[in-house]
Amino acid sequence: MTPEDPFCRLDRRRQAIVSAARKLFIDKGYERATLGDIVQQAGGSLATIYKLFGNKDALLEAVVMENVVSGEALIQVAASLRVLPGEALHDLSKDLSALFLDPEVIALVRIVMARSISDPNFARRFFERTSISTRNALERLFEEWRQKGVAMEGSPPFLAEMFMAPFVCDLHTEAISHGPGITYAHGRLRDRTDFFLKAAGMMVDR
Amino acid sequence: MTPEDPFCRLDRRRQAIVSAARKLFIDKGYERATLGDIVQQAGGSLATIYKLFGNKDALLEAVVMENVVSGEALIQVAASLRVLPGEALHDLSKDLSALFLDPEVIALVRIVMARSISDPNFARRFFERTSISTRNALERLFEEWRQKGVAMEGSPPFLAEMFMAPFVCDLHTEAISHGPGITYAHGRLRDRTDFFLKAAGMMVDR
DNA sequence: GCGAACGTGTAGTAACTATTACACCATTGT
DNA sequence: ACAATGGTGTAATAGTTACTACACGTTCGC
Repeated sequence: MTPEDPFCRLDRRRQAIVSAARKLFIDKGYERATLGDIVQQAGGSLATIYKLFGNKDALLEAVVMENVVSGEALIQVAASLRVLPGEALHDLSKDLSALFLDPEVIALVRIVMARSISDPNFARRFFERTSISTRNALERLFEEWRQKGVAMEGSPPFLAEMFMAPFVCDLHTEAISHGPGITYAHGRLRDRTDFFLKAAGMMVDR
Repeated sequence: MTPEDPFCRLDRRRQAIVSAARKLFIDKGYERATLGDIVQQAGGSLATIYKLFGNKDALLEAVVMENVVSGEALIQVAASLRVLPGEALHDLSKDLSALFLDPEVIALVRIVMARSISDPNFARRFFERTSISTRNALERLFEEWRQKGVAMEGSPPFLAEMFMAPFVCDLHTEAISHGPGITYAHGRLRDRTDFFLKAAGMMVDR
């Protein structure tokens, strides 16, 4: 029974610890989740945690940064599949909404915002790798379209901001009000995107 | 030296305690701010806190609910002062932005979101008295305008949501990234409102 | 099989915190 | 001035937690 890779044992342990820590941080918050809880859930030993991470803060850092997801990839995909900006944005809004409203993402945002009080830089790093990175990708997409001759009113940064605002707003609402506050009316995302397209002067047909 | 009212002494103490607690909760977060810190800052005695509030949770409740501010009043004022919806919304966006980006409000949101992990109902109550109450007032305003014959595309709830999204988004951004991330470009609020007016089909002139 | 590296389990420490109990002062109504 | 009410200061309790130290069992290369 040879291990799959040289880091097998230690790596599996690391995985189990991070996974248990994520679950407990999400359920109870950073401060109320104790290392004892984490050890109990992950199996293994407290000493291993200290050998791998050094302290509780670093464990949180590992948990959060390992689960950072940016919308950058989604934007590139949506842009390459669809030729018409309008259809690309409709697709994108579905994907972005699913990404931002994922319960695990929302729970992470709660934790990071709580932690931001005593560690602002940590929160800023998280925000830059998620929300800001997504917005920048969107900005580049609008710039690209503009150079291809697509008509639009407003600068790419402004448009990127306006397009993303409703999704960030949803995320914030879910995070603070602990859903199920958001009703998934079927045409909701479509209405939003149409609203955006009209204001941006990008509405083609219909 | 007769006191101003029968609750003078006790009430001044209450005021001092709530004020000190607010400052410390904002600076260090709920869990890391100790009752010892609060007593030291407020003066007085630990016993008084327990006589007045019973426990730490109730003290937080008092601090937060005493500082709840809804945008409802702003909306009524903006609506009554200006006849043209466009101008009313421009004014309103300035007021709403100032309200939502007040550093103390942002700090409170951080605390409430942190607490929402272990006490979801508390956070929901806060959110209903601030953001939802504001959105409802805006909804009523749009409904009123519609009945007066103002042209608009989209239902009042949808429009209220779209109008508020950028402000909630700003609040969220500031809360998690600990500003000064938001650059106050001078025409920013105006551009946003114009963007909204155009999409809603409420743009009159220009 | 063997020894060495490595993870595990346990126990312990030191610090901290919400909460309670109680003996002093100060203010107040009379 | 006087007692009574009520806030103050202090000390103690009981529980919790991050973190450390160490002896034991398990795994792995050879």
